[in-house]
Formats: sequence, structure tokens, C-alpha cells
Amino acid sequence: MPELPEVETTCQGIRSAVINQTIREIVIRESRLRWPVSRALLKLRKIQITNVSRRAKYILMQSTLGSFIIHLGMSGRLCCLDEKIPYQKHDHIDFVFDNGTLLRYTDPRRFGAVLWTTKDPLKHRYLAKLGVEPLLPVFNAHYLHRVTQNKQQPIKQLIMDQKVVVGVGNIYANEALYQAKISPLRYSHSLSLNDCAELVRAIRKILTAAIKQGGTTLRDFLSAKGKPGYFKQKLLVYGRQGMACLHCGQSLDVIRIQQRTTVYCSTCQI
DNA sequence: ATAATAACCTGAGGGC
DNA sequence: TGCCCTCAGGTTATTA
Repeated sequence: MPELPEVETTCQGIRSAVINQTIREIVIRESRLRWPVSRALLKLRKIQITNVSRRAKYILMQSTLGSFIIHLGMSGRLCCLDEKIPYQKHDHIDFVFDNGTLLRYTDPRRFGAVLWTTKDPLKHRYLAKLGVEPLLPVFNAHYLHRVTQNKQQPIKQLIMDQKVVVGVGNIYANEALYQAKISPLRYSHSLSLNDCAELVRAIRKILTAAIKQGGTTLRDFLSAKGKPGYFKQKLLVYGRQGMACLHCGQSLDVIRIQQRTTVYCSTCQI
């Protein structure tokens, strides 16, 4: 499900509800996520949440003793609820707070993760090698141009590579390439500096706009407050295969790149 | 080292 | 109704 805008929306949604709260207990109903959930969580009590932030598609929830590292995978969700709300199927983990609220982690496909570390979470093995944040100045035309050189792979694959730039998933990769008028099939090394400038601009624009709309809800994404994202209405290519390109009117093509559905206009995107 | 693909899961929707 | 197939906001591990 979640790409950067959905993770950011989730992060902002839980922040005020959990910061300064003290954990009464953590309930694990299902520990078989992407990586087994550590039983050490069961012993974590009376610790206070001090900060909530995002790195790539990971949510970092820091406490007085260490940090929770949460990834939503394809179908994960975090919701702030009253502790009396009964759990349902796929509600795998509850963080129960002293004030009677809880943070509930739900994930039907179990591709997500809930990790715990007492060290610097940014140095964790799964976070240490991540690429640059797309909304920071370090992600610019020169950076992208540099990393595209010597890359013998389609540009769509490259911008979805979390070691290059983080947060861009399948939806926003399709949208950004459409807006930048660059074919998803172009070999990375064929991009000019100007192409890279356009692509950087498009990625920034699409992610910022999506965050503003609370992300994209295709089927099951909900914010921490249970609201869907409204960016789906703004999607220009994703899910529109066979329909008319809103720029030239030609039917949008659909192909697969790295097992991911790719929609583009073969007339507008060169 | 780099690039393609297989694997991890559940659920929804379409065709027959 | 049911069965079989394909597809889905991601990432890692394995293979060539």
C-alpha cells in the first residue's frame, strides 16, 4: 500500500496522539510479520514515547528506552483507537497507553514489520543503506544524473530503488514519469541532466501534492484517524490503462517492468 | 558487482 | 455457489 505520502500521513496522524504517552503494555497477537516480532516488546512497560518521525517508508517511534521501527509493507496500517475497541482479524499488535488509548498495527498480508532497537534507528541494518530523501535538497538533478550513469536498467526501476531515492513506489513512479514526459523504459544512463531536472521536479511535486491530500487510497489505506486519502482522484496514469491520455488523447499503454504494472503514454513519454 | 526473478502473504474480483 | 486465475501502495534473498 503505502508509499512516502501514505507513510507521512500515518506518521503525522499518530504523532500528537502518542507523543508523551506512556506504554502500559504491548500486545502481540501475531508475530509472523516480515521479520518475527521480538518478544522483548512484551517486557516494555512504563516507557514514554518521545518522538515520531519518518525515514523513507519507515516510521520511527522513539521512546525513553529505544526506538520502534515500523514498516507498513503493502497492506499495513496504524490506527489510534480507544482501548475498548475490540480487535479484528489481522490486528496483530497493540501499543496500549496509560491514558486508555492504543496504537493498533493491522496488516493482512504481513509484509510489514515492527522492530525494536536500543541503538540509533538510522544505523539499523535495514535503514543504514537507504538512499536520499526525495523532499530534501540533496535530491537534485546533479545527484540523479550522477547515479543514473552506468545504470543499465529502466529509469522507472531506478527511481523505485530505495538505495537511490526513498519513498517512491509504483504509483508515484508512474505518475512522476508521466509528468516529466519520460518513458519508464528509458535506460537510466540515457537521461540528460535536463531530463533528471524534470524528473526530480516531478517526483517532488507529486509527493508533496499527495501528502497534502492525505495520500492515495486504492482499496484499504486509511490514516491513523481512519480517513482515506484523496489523491486517487488526481492520478493521471495509474489505473487508467486503455483510457485516453489527458494530454494527447491516445490510449494509455500498460506493460510490466520488474513485475510491476506500468502505465504510460507512448506518445507523450519519450 | 550488477541485474533479473522468486519469495514472502491474504483478499478481491473476474471468468467459467 | 465454487474453483481457478490474476492482481495488489514493498522489500529481501537467491540466482545468473
